[in-house]
Amino acid sequence: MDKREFKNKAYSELARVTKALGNPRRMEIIDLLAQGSFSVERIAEQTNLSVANASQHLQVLKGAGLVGISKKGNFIFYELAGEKVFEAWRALRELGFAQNPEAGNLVKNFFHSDSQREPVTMEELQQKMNQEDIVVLDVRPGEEYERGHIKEAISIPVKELAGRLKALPKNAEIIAYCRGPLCVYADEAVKLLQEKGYNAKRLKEGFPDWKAMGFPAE
Amino acid sequence: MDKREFKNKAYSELARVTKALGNPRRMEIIDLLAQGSFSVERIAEQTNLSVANASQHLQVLKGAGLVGISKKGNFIFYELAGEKVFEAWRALRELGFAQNPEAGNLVKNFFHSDSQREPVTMEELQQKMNQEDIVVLDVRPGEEYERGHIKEAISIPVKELAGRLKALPKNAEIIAYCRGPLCVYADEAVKLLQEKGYNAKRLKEGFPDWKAMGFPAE
DNA sequence: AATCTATTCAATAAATTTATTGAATAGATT
DNA sequence: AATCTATTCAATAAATTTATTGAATAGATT
Repeated sequence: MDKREFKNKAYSELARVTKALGNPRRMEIIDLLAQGSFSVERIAEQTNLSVANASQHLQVLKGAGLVGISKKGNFIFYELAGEKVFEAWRALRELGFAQNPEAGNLVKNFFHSDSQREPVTMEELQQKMNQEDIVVLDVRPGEEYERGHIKEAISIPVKELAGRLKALPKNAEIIAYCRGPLCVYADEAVKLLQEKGYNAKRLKEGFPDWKAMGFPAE
Repeated sequence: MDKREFKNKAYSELARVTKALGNPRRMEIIDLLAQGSFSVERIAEQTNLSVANASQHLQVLKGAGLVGISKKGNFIFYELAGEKVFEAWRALRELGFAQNPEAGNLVKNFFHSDSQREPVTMEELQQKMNQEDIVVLDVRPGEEYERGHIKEAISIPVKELAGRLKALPKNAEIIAYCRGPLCVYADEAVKLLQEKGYNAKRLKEGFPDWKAMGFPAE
């Protein structure tokens, strides 16, 4: 093998893994799997893909060594192959926001963040938790909360929020969070809470980011 | 814009940047540009691409915001759009080596690293520099050395090494380095030096990695 | 003004990726 | 043993990516 053949093969092998990440559907799947393991059917449902199509994308991710499987009864659960996978997704997400302003604008506009709706950063939340009387609210589906959540957060899935408002105090500040910066649950929750007269804001990032940064989790 | 449309657009925008990175030729170009800026012709020559093909790949990288240009006389020089780009390439390289064992084996086998040829890590080199009497040898082309190099390293481009052996001491240990873990210059240099009876090893990573890790550079 | 030179553009064919459809499979459950 | 269920497979058409070729361009230099 000569030098050129070696380089072609080496860069091709490295690109294989990156190529597997470089697809919008697969990025969304990786982002979802950062919450924990999911069956093919749930992955398809959450990402609005057909089951066959989701399965095909999962094969690509598995072939690239980015996800692994575990079997429970009749179901196959897919999960990230390691922390490095989420870290790489996070790095690419941040690179994308940094180099491609359209990505950031899209998020800003969709979340119509006026001065009332500006999100709180992880550092700011950490400070508030130490200094003020706040409520940290996890609005993800209950099973995701149970797999891990921000320390002292309470769980009210966004779908149940309208019916469980009485559990929340009117006088304290409420910080809602969900899966990540592209997840809309927290934004929806804040909208509802503000309409009902609560003092609420959302965390910009999600639980996997919080955990990856080493902030206190349970 | 509904939730699904937003997600499709957001993940697509983020994937655009990753897609631009997820190609073997473009990864090689990014790796090269980590040494500094190069003209299209030099990039084509270094990567064994035709000039038109190299230009096309550079357009893709530029379109994704990963590289920028500066003009000098008749030439256009391409350069990385920021430190984040090299950091992302580094993260993807390490993810590739971690998740795809073939990539690592390829490098190991090509550099036929027997016990005599095991590379030195950056941390080991840093320690050796403090404790022992060693020579750090930069074997990249001279202009790349001049743009920046490991502190106290001397420059002998690998092409000139055979004719300049007398500049090196027979009694001290020599650590050669080059562009990165996929660059063969340092391996070639170590081979030659060992054949001529010198005590030589190569650094596993290259100068951009050394700099990114915050080790002393000039 | 004419020429040169580095780079990009445009057209094309081949290769690869993607989503869809319907069938196949493997492993429970009845 | 038959049935059910979650998932994968195989075939296909459409879309995208890639490398190649030769021409075009823009900005020096003569």
